[in-house]
Amino acid sequence: MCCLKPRGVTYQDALKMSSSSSEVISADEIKRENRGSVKLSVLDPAELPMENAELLDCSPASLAFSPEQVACVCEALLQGGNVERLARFLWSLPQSDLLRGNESILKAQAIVAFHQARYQELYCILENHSFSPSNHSSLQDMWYKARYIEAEKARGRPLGAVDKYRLRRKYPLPRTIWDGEETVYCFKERSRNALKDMYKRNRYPSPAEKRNLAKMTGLSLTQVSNWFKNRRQRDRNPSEAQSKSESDGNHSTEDESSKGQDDLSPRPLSSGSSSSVAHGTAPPTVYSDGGTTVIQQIGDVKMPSHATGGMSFNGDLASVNAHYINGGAYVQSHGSNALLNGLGATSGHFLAFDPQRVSHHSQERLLGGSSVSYAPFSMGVSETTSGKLEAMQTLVSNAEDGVISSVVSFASAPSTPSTTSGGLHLSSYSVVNLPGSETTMGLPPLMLPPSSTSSTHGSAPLGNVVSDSPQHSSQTLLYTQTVKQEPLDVSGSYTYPSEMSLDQGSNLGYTASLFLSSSSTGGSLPHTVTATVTSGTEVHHALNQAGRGLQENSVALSSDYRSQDVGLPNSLQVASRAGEGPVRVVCGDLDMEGKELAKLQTVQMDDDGSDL
DNA sequence: AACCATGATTGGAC
DNA sequence: GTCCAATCATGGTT
Repeated sequence: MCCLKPRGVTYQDALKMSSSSSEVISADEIKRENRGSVKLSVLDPAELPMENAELLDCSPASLAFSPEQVACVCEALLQGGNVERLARFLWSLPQSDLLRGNESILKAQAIVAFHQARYQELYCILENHSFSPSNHSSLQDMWYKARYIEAEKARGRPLGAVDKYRLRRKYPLPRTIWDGEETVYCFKERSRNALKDMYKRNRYPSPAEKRNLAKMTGLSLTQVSNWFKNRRQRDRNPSEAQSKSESDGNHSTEDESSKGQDDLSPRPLSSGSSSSVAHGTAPPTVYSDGGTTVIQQIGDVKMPSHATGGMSFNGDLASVNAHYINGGAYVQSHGSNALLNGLGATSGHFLAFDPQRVSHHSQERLLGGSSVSYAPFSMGVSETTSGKLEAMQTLVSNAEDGVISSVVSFASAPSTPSTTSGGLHLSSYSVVNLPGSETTMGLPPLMLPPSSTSSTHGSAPLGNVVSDSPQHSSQTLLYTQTVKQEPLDVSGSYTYPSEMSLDQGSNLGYTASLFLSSSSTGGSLPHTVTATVTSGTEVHHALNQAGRGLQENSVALSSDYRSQDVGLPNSLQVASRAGEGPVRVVCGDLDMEGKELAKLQTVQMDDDGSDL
């Protein structure tokens, strides 16, 4: 009925909305702060004062983000939880991007619409585009939530459970965000039928049968066991079991308590009146697998980040401080093309960084051409005003544990512009030390408190190949036991612009997007990609999955933290649960002049982590 | 609010 | 470890 009007808001509108701009600083300002070395490019026009002609000239289209990149940015911003920035980013996109129907963009649009109370637009988006199952849960919740809010507004009082129930009946989920399967008490109709069928044939299935059933239904073994147990019981004493719509009965064998260990935790009923907005509220699945602890994000549920020490995966989009200084990096590989990209935003500015145009060789020079300028990871520079920031990507491998990962280190360098040329020349990286901190190397423990994660940082040629320290082993199960060491290509670096201002008191935001393409991973994407962002001695963790939930082959990470609490983000570590193919993370040169310099630089590692 | 339906848990027996 | 009875907890419905 309604049509999607992705661009239904004008730039002026956007400006209005976003320009509570005590935070907005002008492009000129930024230029000055960069000593003119970096031409500011603004990805988000809404971020800038209108009078800045550059703003409007800077057609986002000129940024020529690939759909993948746009989607990944959306994901990153979604995960960062900053709806305002997401909204601004969407507004900055050319219509062609928005109309492409990319799911991440659509989801982002939906979330923005929801948070801006444009419910009709939200409904339109949800009704008219099919979403992947991984997004269903959150979108369903959003659907209902919007209905509730509208009804509450209309009647001027909070809704009761029954009211919500009626609304759910009145506004059934569109099939675009629902698989059509009735779900009652977390059990899908399909699962129930399978259980019933089996029950008819055999009230006491063998463990193997139960296992099989669990597999078929997607339920845990315990749930299957409980189901049979209850069924038998309720069949047995219909009187006691007052209800027995279908007469369930006893159960066969129950595995112990059903909590926890199920590999597949039943998802909350989508129609559940008590369900909360899913994005952000659902915890990651944590399961143990033969001694390996895996924290897995199902779908694109946002991870509660603070629990693990910093990464802001808080999905509560509404609650996120919108004033981060934000930076990010992309590592993208397209065949032989690799990019290291970054997004930076200071004080609410969303600065675009086009990796293909930015080179570490010329970080001090202006970007040529149309667009983009860049202040990647500009945050925190204030802490090291004299130094340059340098991004390094190094390799980290843990042969013992079969772990291999790449590390992209962003560290403050003493001063010299880096002239590194990437992975094959890691030795040319400057050794960098953050004041009062060490650059992290190796794989920081997944759940380790930040303070315990610092490690050494060296400039040895390929010297950043290290192993997990033993004391971390208990904390790095994901890495150490589920990550398979595979050949890994890593390379690339760039230098930070030297002097970006930073409000020390403001929140820092960090957004990193990692692209893994199948071509860069040997044809298959790793199931799980883990990334750790290190800032000073703080370690911020982010987990994500590639190939599921997010863009098909991208991962997006973000975090936010207080600048006074945490130093510069100086490393981004990427580990992949490979197994399906070599994990090959590549990033290319960055040409601040805007030259296409995405030449591939790779480092091949053999199994023991040594340079090939 | 009351009732129904059903998955999960507990404690005991084997 | 499996089974059972009893019970709890909670979502769904009237």
